[in-house]
Amino acid sequence: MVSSFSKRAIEIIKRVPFGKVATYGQIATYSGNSRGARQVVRLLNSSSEKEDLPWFRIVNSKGNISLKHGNGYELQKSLLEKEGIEFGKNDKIDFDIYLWKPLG
DNA sequence: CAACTGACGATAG
DNA sequence: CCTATCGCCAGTT
Repeated sequence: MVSSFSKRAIEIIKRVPFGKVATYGQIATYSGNSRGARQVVRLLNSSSEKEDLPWFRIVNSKGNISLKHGNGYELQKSLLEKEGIEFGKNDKIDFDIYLWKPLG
């Protein structure tokens, strides 16, 4: 086992399917470190373009976009809506429908 | 090498 | 429901 958390996290992020979202905690957990949510953030910042990651499919544990208004929030929301994802009353995503489940 | 930085998460009050 | 705080950890400064 040599794969670093980062490399695996990147692979996993790339596997999040169209029309679905994943949480930072999920990525971290599936990458082997349930406490690595912060590292996922770093990856999205440093490798989203480089590795062509679907960064907009990653949201926080509440089902909300974590970015601030005027700083990508609107962009991410529109990108997700284009994939058919709907936002609830509090701009919250319904995990029952849209949360990515690697097992099916 | 110490301090800082994050698009987080869980917990406590 | 909300704010405050702590823990986590790799990459930067």
